[in-house]
Amino acid sequence: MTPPAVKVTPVSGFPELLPTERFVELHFLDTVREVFELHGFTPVETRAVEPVERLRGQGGDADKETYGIHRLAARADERGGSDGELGLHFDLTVPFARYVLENAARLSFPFRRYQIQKVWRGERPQEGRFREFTQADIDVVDIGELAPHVEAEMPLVIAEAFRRLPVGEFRIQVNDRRIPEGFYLGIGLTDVAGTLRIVDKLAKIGPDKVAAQLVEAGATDEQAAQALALAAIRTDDVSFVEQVRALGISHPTLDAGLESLAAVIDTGARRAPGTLVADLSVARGLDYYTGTVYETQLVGSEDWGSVCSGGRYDSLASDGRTTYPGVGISIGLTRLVHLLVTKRGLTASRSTPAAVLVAVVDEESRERSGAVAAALRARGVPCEVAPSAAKFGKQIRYADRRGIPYVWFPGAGDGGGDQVKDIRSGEQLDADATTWECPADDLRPAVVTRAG
RNA sequence: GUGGGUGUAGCUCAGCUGGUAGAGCAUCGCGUUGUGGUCGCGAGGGUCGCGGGUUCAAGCCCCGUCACUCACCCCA
Repeated sequence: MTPPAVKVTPVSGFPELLPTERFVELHFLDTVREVFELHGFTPVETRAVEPVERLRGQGGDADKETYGIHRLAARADERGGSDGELGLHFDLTVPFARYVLENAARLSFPFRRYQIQKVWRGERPQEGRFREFTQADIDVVDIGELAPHVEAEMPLVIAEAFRRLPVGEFRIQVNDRRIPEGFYLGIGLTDVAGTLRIVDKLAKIGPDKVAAQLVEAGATDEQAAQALALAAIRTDDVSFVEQVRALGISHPTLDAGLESLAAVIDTGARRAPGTLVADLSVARGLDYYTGTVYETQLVGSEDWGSVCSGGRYDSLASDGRTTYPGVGISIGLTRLVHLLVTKRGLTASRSTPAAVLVAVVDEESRERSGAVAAALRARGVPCEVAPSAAKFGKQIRYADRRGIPYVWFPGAGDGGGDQVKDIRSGEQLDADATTWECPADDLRPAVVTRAG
């Protein structure tokens, strides 16, 4: 009797990768981590849950997108309890702010940390949008005052990581929220958040619809036109300042924002020419950003949306007495890898770490094959022993299916020595497991682009 | 949460006006008695998402439901 068939279905928004895809993701994780550490960011991990009270009120739809957590056995009236209600974190910035407050006495400031973890958002999944995904964050937090130059440093670190990854050309768009805020106040639009939210859709729905929505929200035609004129400004140098001045609006908040953004763009233009752009339409949804904000798009794939975003927050971490202002930026690794794999054919050269399959001649000699494998591993060559003493043709096919480049044949040489075969070329040579050199390119799975 | 689309083999999909469930790819076996890939032959694999209804008869029509998916909202 066979057991009844069980229907297995994916859970929408909770992606799982095939082995080759996971190798691509691991390569991205390794690279990002290496670059973060090269810049002196220290690793931190926070728990997956926070009291829902702390997750609330961060702007956007944080409330309805937060997953609550409770024991299945708990009755409804027990949920919460002494620990309060818990929710899964929806980003890494809010938990980090809490972590800083909790450990302020044991940390040294300015505190530079990186954090690579899963986050959860209870929204409707779409292409490149998931309910469970991995973010790779860097943040710098200081006590009381945060040096403005770190706002320029964040995107430069990201630029270095991206340059080492097969993502092609990219642009990091930078804005300072005080620019639109001061500008809107200067033209008499007092609903800054609401206006930002509408203007943020510019790239998606176009200027006409944005203007219509602004008017619907209470702006005059003139105000809508001015807001759009500001959002249209986009330069890769500091000339955006003159363009804003030419619009003839003045407000102290606007001035502060222009000065700050000019410093970031100026630094970027010198240290990473062509990657940073001042884009005055970038707004960001989360309410806690107070100054500089970042978004990142891959050139040619702008419709994917941002794959790396962040900004400055001045009051997210505060115990009421001391405030810890910070700035951070976060790579949406799951989105980035998923899109590169599905849209640009990124994959791995094989589906297993093994570079060598050690063949088994017969079950009586399995131990000899095991000894070969041990000798290879001792010298850092990932390998596995064939699962059965099948015909050599089948053992070779086992390796071929997985992309394992070499098959090792114990005792195949004339004098009873071993031989190793490169199954791509068919070349088979005498070899000794204690001296054989695996070509460096074959030692680990490589990230490659699928042909076609 | 709101609105549309789609559910048939592991994957991609056919399936006519309702009449006994199909193809390609993949998998496994044999040809090829210990060196793969090509080629040839063969085999296995299905509660047609689930539940109900109409009908002599439903993969097909109707209702419901679930899942997936696209758009909105929002965002990495």
